Amino acid sequence: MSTTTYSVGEVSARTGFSVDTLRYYERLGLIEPVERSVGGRRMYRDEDVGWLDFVSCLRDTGMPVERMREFAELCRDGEHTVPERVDLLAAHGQRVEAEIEVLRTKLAAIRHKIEYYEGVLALRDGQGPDQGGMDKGGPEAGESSEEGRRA
Amino acid sequence: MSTTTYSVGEVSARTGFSVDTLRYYERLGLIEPVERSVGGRRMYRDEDVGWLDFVSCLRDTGMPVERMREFAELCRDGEHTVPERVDLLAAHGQRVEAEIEVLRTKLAAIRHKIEYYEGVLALRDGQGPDQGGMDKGGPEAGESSEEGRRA
DNA sequence: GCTTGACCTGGAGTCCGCTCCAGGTCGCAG
DNA sequence: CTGCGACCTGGAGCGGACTCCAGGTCAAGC
Repeated sequence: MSTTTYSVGEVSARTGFSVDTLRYYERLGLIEPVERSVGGRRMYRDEDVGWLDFVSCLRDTGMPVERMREFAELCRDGEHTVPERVDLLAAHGQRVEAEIEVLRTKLAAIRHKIEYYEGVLALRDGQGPDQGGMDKGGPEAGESSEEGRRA
Repeated sequence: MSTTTYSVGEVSARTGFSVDTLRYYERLGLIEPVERSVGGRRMYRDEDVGWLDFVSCLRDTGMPVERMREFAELCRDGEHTVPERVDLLAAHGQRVEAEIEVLRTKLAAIRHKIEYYEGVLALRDGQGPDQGGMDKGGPEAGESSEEGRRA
């Protein structure tokens, strides 16, 4: 059995976490204390890297570090915490879904605005507007009044 | 013509921005200076509220305030900035799309983990696992080794 | 054996986006 | 005319998530 290990720099490169962040997470208890070499240097194992990959899922979906720490603690506390882990992850999943929905909705509004602007440009540049009245297409109030409304 | 106006408190209730945030945004130049009553109180108009609604689209999709300020400035600078506004919004839109993709992908990984845990529970509680081998379903390395691996 | 770059620690600093505060005004109800 | 709550200002403070720093250690190459 080889049990290769990785330095903090290598793990940083693999996971995308900065070296400082890796040490910071370890301090917080978000990662179990990593094994050390004789000289005191961190030696990450494949499981550590796997765990970090999952941590990146949590972080990148906006879980606060404190909750990540709680989750890590549950994992450390043994298999009897599995139901709590599921609850925690499921609750987080719901928040992420909600967040995605917000992004989709708001992104649609932004695209709507872009289209409005493109309509403005089309009218201005050539006199050939392919689309009629795209500036009145909904609750787009105060579109043209947003600039220079104060004389 | 009615031209109703709203106090900062009303606008806060309508837009979801806190009163402090509304004033903060105005200081930053993210909102054009709002008209004032004789006594110096802010009187928001419908256009202001409409603008704030759009600002909330930008904020809620993660645009930094500095970029929102830039956008506000472009809007103030007149119609000739429309192409730049489109660029700014389109670039932002792409980032948001990318963000949504990240969320979807990472959320899938989280769900995968939940399913793995549910498999663990099913095996433990009853002896009737409906699904076979869900703990080896992919690059899910170090699943069972993440806890108590250090004797 | 010496240099050099990656690593170590604890703690301070930074950045962002608000949020709160003190001390003062406004304006409507009673 | 007196409360009282909502409003005003400039500036300080806060919470989160890192990020940087000083001062020291380690190990591989020459």
